[in-house]
Amino acid sequence: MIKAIKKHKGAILYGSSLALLLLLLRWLEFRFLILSTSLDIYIGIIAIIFTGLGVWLTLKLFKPKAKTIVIEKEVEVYITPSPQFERNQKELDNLNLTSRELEVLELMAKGMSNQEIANELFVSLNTVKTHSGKLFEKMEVKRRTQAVDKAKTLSIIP
Amino acid sequence: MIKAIKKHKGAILYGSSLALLLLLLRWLEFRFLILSTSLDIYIGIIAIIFTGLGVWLTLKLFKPKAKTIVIEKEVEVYITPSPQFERNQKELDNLNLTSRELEVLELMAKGMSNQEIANELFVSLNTVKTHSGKLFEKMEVKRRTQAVDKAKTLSIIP
DNA sequence: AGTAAAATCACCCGAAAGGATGAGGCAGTT
DNA sequence: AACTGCCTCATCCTTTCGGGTGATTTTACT
Repeated sequence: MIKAIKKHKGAILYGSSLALLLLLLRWLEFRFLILSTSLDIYIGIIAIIFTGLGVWLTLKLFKPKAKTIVIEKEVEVYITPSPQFERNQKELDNLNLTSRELEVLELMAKGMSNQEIANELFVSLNTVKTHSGKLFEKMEVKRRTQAVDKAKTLSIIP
Repeated sequence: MIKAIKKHKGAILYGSSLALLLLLLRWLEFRFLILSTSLDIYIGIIAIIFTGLGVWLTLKLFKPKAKTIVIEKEVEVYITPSPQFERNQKELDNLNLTSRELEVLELMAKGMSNQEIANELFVSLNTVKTHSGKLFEKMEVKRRTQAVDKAKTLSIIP
């Protein structure tokens, strides 16, 4: 139903606006007869109105989605000049990660899956999940991608 | 010289067409008086002509200008004064990513979920999935974490 | 005017990830 | 011995991801 309306939006728009303008025209004609306004002015008004109609219709019908959305967003960016990586030990200490959690984090940062990390560390998948879970808690993040991003900005990992 | 004409194409176009129409108007008025054509028909003709003028003008003048560019501004707040990120354009070109895919990649790198990216870009979750899928193909990776890692290594994203 | 690429959205399905919880083992401390 | 922190593993459940496919619409270019 809504789709049908959308599909024929153009026709509906044009039809209704035309009807509205015809009414306006009649009213103007009436005014014209009553007040005996000069023909020139009447014609002028008609011309302006219909020029406007043309412009409006064209804009509405031919460029319906000509919206330009400009998004301005403030982003906090922590960038550390690092030709050579230098681990930020203080931040690392603050997080209070265990050695195993840090290992998991580093492997995560390489894009490895939990299963791959498990194989790498010779532990079960469940163990990796446990580590990653605690890791996320300590780092106050919800996903591994967030953890990696945060760890990099804090210079905990290269 | 030609440049000047191009620059003021709008004004010239509008002016000349207006003048032409006024002439036409006068001629029609003349005909109207001579032949005693009904006022309704006269008005109708005027209306049609000027609607056409509006449509034509809009198409001529605003269509080329309708080449709107969606700009996404990022005001970066640097907490740590640091050297600016320098994008490796060559690597980026090699990957042949579309603008949308790059946007998705950048938001991924911030640790956002597909759903969050969808909200950010005002598109559906499915669309983000499509973009990310193609992104992984082009980057020859299997996971978002790998994509982010590779992109950072290649200096495609900060 | 017709084509090609890009962007959008949808549906299905399986895999991966993540949350919650419990539990056993092991080393160091008190 | 009791306590604590860490590592290990498990089960259950939900959410998120990713692959595959197909469709429509925009946009760009010719």
